[in-house]
Amino acid sequence: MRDGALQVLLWQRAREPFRGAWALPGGVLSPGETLEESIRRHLAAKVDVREVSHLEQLATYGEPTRDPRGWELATAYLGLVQLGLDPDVPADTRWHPVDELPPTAFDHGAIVLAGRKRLRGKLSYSNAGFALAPPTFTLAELREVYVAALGHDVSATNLRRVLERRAVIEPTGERRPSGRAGGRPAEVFRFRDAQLAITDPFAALRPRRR
Amino acid sequence: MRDGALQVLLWQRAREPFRGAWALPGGVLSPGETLEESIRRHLAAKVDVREVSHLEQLATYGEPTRDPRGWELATAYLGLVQLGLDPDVPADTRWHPVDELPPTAFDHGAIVLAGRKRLRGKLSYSNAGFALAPPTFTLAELREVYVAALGHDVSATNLRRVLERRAVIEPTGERRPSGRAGGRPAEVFRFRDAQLAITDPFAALRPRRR
DNA sequence: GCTAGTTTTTGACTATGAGTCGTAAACCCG
DNA sequence: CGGGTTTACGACTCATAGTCAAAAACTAGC
Repeated sequence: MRDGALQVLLWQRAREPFRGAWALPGGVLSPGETLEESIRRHLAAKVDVREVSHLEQLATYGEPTRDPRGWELATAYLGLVQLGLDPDVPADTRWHPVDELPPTAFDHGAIVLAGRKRLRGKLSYSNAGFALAPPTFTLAELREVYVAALGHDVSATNLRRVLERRAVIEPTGERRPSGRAGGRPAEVFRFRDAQLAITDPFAALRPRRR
Repeated sequence: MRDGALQVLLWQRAREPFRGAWALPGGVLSPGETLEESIRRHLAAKVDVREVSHLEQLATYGEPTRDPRGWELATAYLGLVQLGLDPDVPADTRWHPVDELPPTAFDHGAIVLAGRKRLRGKLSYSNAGFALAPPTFTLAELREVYVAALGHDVSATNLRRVLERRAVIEPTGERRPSGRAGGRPAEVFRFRDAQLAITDPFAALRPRRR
C-alpha cells in the first residue's frame, strides 16, 4: 500500500530477454530447499524479509513458451507488506501500482493480476487485512486500505460493523486526533489475529440448529 | 461420487518406496509439455479423460523429504468426475472414500485433503456442482451430491432456492417419477453453465447503489 | 375406485447480515 | 463561543438464508 494504491515491487531487467521490462523478484530453487525457503531467500536480496507480513503460494506456471531462453517452471507466491513500512530496496527496483503496470517480463503481468485477484477474494472472507494494515489504525485509515485493495468504494460504517461482528478487529481503547483539520478524534483499532484465518462468512447451506 | 460418498481414484504401488500404499495418478513432466497437458496424459493411462468434467491446479509441493528417493517437486491438480459415470480403470486402481483413506504414499494423503477442502469452498461460492452432478437431476439427487461433498446435512428446500436465485440451476420442464416408492414426481433440473463461474455470493462491502 | 403412504413442492415465517442515511459527539480554529 | 470538520452511532430498509408445516402429486394395496 503506497500513495493510496496497491503496489507491487518489480525490478527492471538489464539484460535480454525482456531487457528494460519489469520482473517480479525471484530466482532458481537451490538443492534441498523448500519452495518457501527459496522465495524468502530471493526476496531477501531485494527487501527486508521480516517486513513481509504474509506469504502464500499462488500458482505454478509451466507454459513451455513463457521463457524464450528455454523451458522453465515458476511457482509464484503472494507476499504482503503492511502500510507504512518503507523497506530499503535496491536501485533497480521500484514499486508500481498494480493497476498501471509497466511492460512486464515473461508472464509476470498475468501473475501480478492473479495475485490481485487472490488478495481481493481473501479480503472478503478472511482477516487478510492484517497483512496490509499497520499494527494499529483508525477506521478511516483501514477504509483507505480496503478501497485501494478492492478497487471500489467501501463504507466506513459498514466496514466497522462487519469486521467487528466477525471479531476480526477490536478497539484498543486509544483515540487519535484526526489527521488534517479538527474533527472528532478517531478510535484506534487492531486486528485480533496476526495470522490468516478464514471467517466463514456465510453458512452456505449449513443447518443452523443441531 | 460413488455410493453416496466423495471418492478419489488411487492406485496401489507395487514397488518401493511405499510398496502397497496408495498413490494419486500422475507422473513426470515431458519436455515441452504444459502442466495441464501432462496431467491429462498421465490421467489418460488410468481413466477416460473425457469423463473429467473439471480440472484445476491445486498447489505445488516441494518438501525436499517428500520422496525418499530424492528431491522431487509435484504440482497437484483437482479433477472432478460426474456422478453416474463409471470409467473403466486398471486392475491396480480403486476408488476410495475421501473420508476413509487407506495408507497413502508420499504426501498424497495431504494432497487429497487439500483437494477436498478446495472443493468444499468452491461448492459454496461457485457453480462447481455441475462437475459432480449428472447432466440433469432431481433436487433429491443434487442434495445427495452436496451432502456427500460438503460432509454435512443440506436442506433440499434451501438448496433449490439458493441455487435458483443465484441462477446456477434451472428447471428443464421435465418430471421424473421418484425412485423408490410412489411420491410426487420430481422436477428435473440442469446447471445453467458447464463451466466454472463464481457466483459472487455476497457483495462484501460493495455499495449497492451507484 | 378409494385410501393410506411417500415424496416433492410451495409458501409463510423468522433470523441474520449488510447498506443507507441522518444525527449526535468530539474535536480545531478563529 | 460558534462555525466547520471528522468520526461514531442508531434507526431503518433490504436481501439472503434457514425452519417449518401444509399442499400437491404420485404409487400401491385393498
